[in-house]
Amino acid sequence: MQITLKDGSKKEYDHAMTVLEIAEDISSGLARMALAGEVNGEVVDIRTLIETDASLSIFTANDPQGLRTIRHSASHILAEAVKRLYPEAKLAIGPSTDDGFYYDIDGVKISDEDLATIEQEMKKITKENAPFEKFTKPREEAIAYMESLEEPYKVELIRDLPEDAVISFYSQGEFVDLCAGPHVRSTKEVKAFKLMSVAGAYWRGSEKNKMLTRIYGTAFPKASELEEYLHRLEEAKKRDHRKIGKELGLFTMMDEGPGFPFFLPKGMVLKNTLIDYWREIHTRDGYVEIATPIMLNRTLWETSGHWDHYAENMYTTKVDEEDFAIKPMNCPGGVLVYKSEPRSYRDLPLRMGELGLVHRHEKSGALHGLMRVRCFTQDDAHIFMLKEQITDEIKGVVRLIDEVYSMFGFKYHVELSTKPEDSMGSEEDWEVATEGLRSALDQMGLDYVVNEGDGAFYGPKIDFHLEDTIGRTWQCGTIQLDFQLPQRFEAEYIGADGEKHRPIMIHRVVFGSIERFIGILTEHFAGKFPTWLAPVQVKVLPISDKYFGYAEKVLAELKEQGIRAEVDRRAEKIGYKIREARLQRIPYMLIVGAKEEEENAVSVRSRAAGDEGSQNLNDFITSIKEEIVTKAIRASVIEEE
RNA sequence: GCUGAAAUAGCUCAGUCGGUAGAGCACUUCACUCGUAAUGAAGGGGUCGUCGGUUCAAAUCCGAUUUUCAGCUCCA
Repeated sequence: MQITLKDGSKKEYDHAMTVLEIAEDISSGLARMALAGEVNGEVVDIRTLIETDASLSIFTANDPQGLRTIRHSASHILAEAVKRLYPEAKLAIGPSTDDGFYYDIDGVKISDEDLATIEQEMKKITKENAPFEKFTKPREEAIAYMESLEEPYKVELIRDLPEDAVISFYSQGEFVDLCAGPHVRSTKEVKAFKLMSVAGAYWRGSEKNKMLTRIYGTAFPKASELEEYLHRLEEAKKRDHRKIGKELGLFTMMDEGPGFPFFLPKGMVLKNTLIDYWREIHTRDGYVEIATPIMLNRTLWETSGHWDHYAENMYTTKVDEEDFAIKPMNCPGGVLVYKSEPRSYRDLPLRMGELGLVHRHEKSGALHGLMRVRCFTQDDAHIFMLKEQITDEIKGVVRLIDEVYSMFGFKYHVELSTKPEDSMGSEEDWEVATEGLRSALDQMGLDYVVNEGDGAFYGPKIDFHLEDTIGRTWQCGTIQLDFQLPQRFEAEYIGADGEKHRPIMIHRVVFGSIERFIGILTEHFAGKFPTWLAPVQVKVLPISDKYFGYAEKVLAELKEQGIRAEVDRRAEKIGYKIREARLQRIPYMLIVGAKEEEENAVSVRSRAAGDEGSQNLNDFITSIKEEIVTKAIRASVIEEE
């Protein structure tokens, strides 16, 4: 047989060999490091026997597949430790994840304090150095086997496999688990691991099912890598927008309104500055702006379909015996504005923006700082257009979103979400709409993943996802194509033929929700907002109260030039004032004393570069204004504390 | 909503066996008038999330409830 390796080289063998044996043939070093293989594109255990011609890759801990193997084995060790300590535990599933592994368990009460004990038991198991061994059974025998071990979840998993499936198991010592593999050679190879947390998780991911106990852990090839990972997590926590939002006085949450953020003065500056920028680019791109009421009557929401499809999330109230709902979306109001006067095909595309405050009753457990709230401002816009304008309009929006995200230096990924189970409209409309979005993405050459069944109830969507500080992704921008609302509201335009036609509608947001976007911004910049966005751009720090007069003069000139500035008038030493201003992440400190007053100068200390020395005040104003106008991002050259 | 955990001064947190509350920072006042990450001293500030129970006595034990956190589910 002929084996083709990763690098294209070929090896010939006259008998069947395992992946490990081939690794040994290549080099003893590789054999020592080998954790998993990939035969003809399928990830396999290193003990897998190869009998015919095949392409082969061998993975070590340096490959993602190798790391996953270690973590998967770690999850089995976790399961064994749990079974030793809690023999009544029933095992569900235990896969590896992007940054660790978990095991779902039923029938036990395990809390955070128990993790240390379980971890100790795991250490013992790794010391025992039990080899992982694979064996298989036909389906019926496998079911009987798992029934004999009293593992009902495993029985259910096997029952879902096809009749003729050969079921594989892995054992390590006395412990056996249903598993497709691959695994490392023996428990000793799982060296650096840590149990992270315990949480609930639904069996098979459905809230209709029982909630199991999930133990999360992580594992790495080396202890130093584990340490580094834990350190990174600690660092990431410092960037959490909830922590920084509190420290910088951006926003706050109150018991009186769970999920309804209060914006504090500094947060409001940030929000308004983002909005100013938003208006600037939307005016440039030919949008007009409207505002529609926050509350509209039931008839409207019945027409739009929200009353039937979004009832759980709407806040409703009665006024003069009539049902009203606080808007969870801006679109119906937007359509009413469209309909408020006759429209001609010459008016299209009509791009109508609205900074709409929407309220949605999100489940209590879903709330998360500014990322997931119950009321938020969408930087919405509805574009009404002709069929032949669809692709250009979508491309225009994609470009706009990319422009904004790129300016902040965000990495994002794109998803195309298709028809969900609960939806309205015909199959054909969904087909056309989905293809419209798909072709725009394809034409622009954008990478995207398809998210089946994740569309809005009225149409498919393109979603733009941004990452927070610990790698969780949040949907921000979205473009949704909608054939339904124009029909339901009988929106029309007069065509060139003098007849009435139905326009097509796009819903789109760039920031998504301004609240969420501020959360992402805060974590991305760790509170060190670019100068144009910083709530306080300059802090004037007089050396002592003798220079308060000059400090006030500097402040007045800065304000005159539209720069957001403050003076620290406290009777404190300069080092103390600098420390405070730094903690507030203020981009520029201007230190003023006798020398500066004499020369009409300021000593500049920047967040990005530290002490920059003395400068003429006018020169400083010119350069900071330049930085603000160009929305520049100055990278920090100073070591972080 | 579900599972688990937490809630003590404006903030970060300590408070052991149930005996009536403590630190640092912040704030106020006074002194210092200062040159690039914390000057010193004094002072004010708490129904220990809320409601109920056990007890001679509850921040502490028990129950309910609210909010927050982690994860699941759901979403911008």
